[in-house]
Amino acid sequence: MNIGDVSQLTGLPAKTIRYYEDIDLVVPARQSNGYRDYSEANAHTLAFLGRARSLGFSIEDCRALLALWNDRARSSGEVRRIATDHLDRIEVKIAELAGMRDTLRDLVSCCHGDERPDCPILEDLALTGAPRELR
Amino acid sequence: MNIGDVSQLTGLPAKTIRYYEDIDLVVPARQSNGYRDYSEANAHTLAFLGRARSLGFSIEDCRALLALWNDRARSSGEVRRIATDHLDRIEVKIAELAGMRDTLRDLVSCCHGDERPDCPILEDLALTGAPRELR
DNA sequence: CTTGACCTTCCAGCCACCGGAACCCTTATG
DNA sequence: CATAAGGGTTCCGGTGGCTGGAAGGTCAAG
Repeated sequence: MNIGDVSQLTGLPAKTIRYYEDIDLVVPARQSNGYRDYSEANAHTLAFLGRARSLGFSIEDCRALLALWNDRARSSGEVRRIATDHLDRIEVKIAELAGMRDTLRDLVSCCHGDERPDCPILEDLALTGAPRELR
Repeated sequence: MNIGDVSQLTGLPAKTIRYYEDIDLVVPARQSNGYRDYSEANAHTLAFLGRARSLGFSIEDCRALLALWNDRARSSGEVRRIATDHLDRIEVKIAELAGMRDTLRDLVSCCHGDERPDCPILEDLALTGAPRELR
């Protein structure tokens, strides 16, 4: 399979697939003309990567998951640990963003948002969190 | 004020403050020995930046917000628009992450996570989203 | 024979910094 | 006065995960 075919098949951009070769994630054979030649197994691996990446796993997580996937003697516990660690990080991230969202919502709801220059959003940015010496 | 003082005052790392000079956000005067010399106004601006960045505004948003902050004839509507746009982006991001979290939670809860090799997480990564041709 | 759609490599850039090397300036102490 | 500690300076390179683009090779159709 050429890179275009496997790109079509997996939904991953060709650029991304080449990048995955660069970092030794999925290294295809080569045809006599120098074109990359992807096997079905390669395509499978790329689909796996696409799915894992879409769940937010880092490339290094993906590398570990791939290794476990190819290891018949793996323990599911190890997979689970990677997933729960990732889940924890996601939850932290969500909490951070939710904090920003709440603050921003407050600020936006306080701001009339018309032609006048007075603006609670800018006032908050200028004063909240600034040390006493600067107020 | 030296960079260390203003770093202390604003909580921003000196590296970050130098970076903000590099990209023309806050350009301090210089002392005769070449050291950066921050005014109170500079410190104020940096505190503003720190707060805006902590709310997730991009550097370019910050640049725009700073310009509005310094513009007595600004309309609060413009500020509000930047903030609501940013809020929208945050909400999209949260929704994406919440989707990942839900999927991951499902997967993790399905996986017994012991010494045995069979693992619903890997099975899902291998098959979900893979095109029919690859199953 | 040409066109156009592929494919190749390589280089640069994105964002918002951070780490570190190599060197200069200031102040305190022996 | 020498030195050491603790500032400061510039510059270079790296992070993650790609993406865009240039310059060129290959292949099937008309």
